[in-house]
Amino acid sequence: MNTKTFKIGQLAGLTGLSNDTIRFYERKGLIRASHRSASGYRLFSDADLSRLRFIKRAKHVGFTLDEIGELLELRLHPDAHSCEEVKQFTQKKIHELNKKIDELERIRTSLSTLHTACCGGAESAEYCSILQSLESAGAP
Amino acid sequence: MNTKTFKIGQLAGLTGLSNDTIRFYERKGLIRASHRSASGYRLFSDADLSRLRFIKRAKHVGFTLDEIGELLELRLHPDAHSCEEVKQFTQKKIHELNKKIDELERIRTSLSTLHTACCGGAESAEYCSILQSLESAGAP
DNA sequence: ATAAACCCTGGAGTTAACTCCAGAGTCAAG
DNA sequence: CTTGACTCTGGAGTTAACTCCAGGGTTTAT
Repeated sequence: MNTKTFKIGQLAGLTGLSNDTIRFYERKGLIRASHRSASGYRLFSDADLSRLRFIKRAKHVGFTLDEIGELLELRLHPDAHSCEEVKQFTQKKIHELNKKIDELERIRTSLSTLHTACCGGAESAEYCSILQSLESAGAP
Repeated sequence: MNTKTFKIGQLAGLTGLSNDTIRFYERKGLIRASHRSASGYRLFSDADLSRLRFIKRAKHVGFTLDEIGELLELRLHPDAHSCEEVKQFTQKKIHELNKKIDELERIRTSLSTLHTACCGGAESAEYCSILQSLESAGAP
């Protein structure tokens, strides 16, 4: 099946993180190497690879490592109590994500306005900074 | 017209930033107080307010202060040379924004899967972590 | 006219997230 | 069996982005 193992350097190559960063994430508890070789080398699995890629994506969009840790810890035990907690937590996070997406879209709209409306037609001096674009898009 | 002026503390109240943070942004060149009062107090305008709100939004979605500085400096001079540069720059940034939006949507999809598919029906143990959700959504 | 609540500057301190290093062991190729 | 490219640990150093003084003026409300 799909059960490769990687040493730390290979994983670094695949993720674009450094060996040190991976070890740092391990210390923070975000990952832990599935196994160690006889000589003490960390050995990682595909699951660790996905995990690191997830961390990278989440960091890129502004989550802190602590927040990412919370997301990664999410695991439903099929017991009604913790299940309800997890549902509330995910609901809250989904709400935050929607807000972030809105913010990005607002910025994108401003940039698009700038991109298309400037230096093009007759009105080339009209929307000439991102802030003016934002205002024209109606900032709250 | 719309030409209020604010002292630093008022602006802090309106933006949710601290006085220190605003002064810090000034040192970094992200804003500068429109004027100073006779006694040296910073006096800000509505434009400064929008600017700070923009900074806050952009920071929340993972831009560094340096990147935000670049965005805020964008200004089209109606001269063909710089105009072309700005168009290229905005194009690049729009591309980055799209990537970020995708990343957020991927994470949101995973969380939604977790939220709706778990502890609900017969399959309550099937998608029980965000990583499994991600995998089921087909990570690249 | 005086206290309470502001504001100023310059610089030191803090936190998150790396990044680098020394000193030492391991492994693969020739 | 040695050389070069890995890996390990523990700890120190760095950068970005604040945050917090101290010591001193200013404004406002009573």
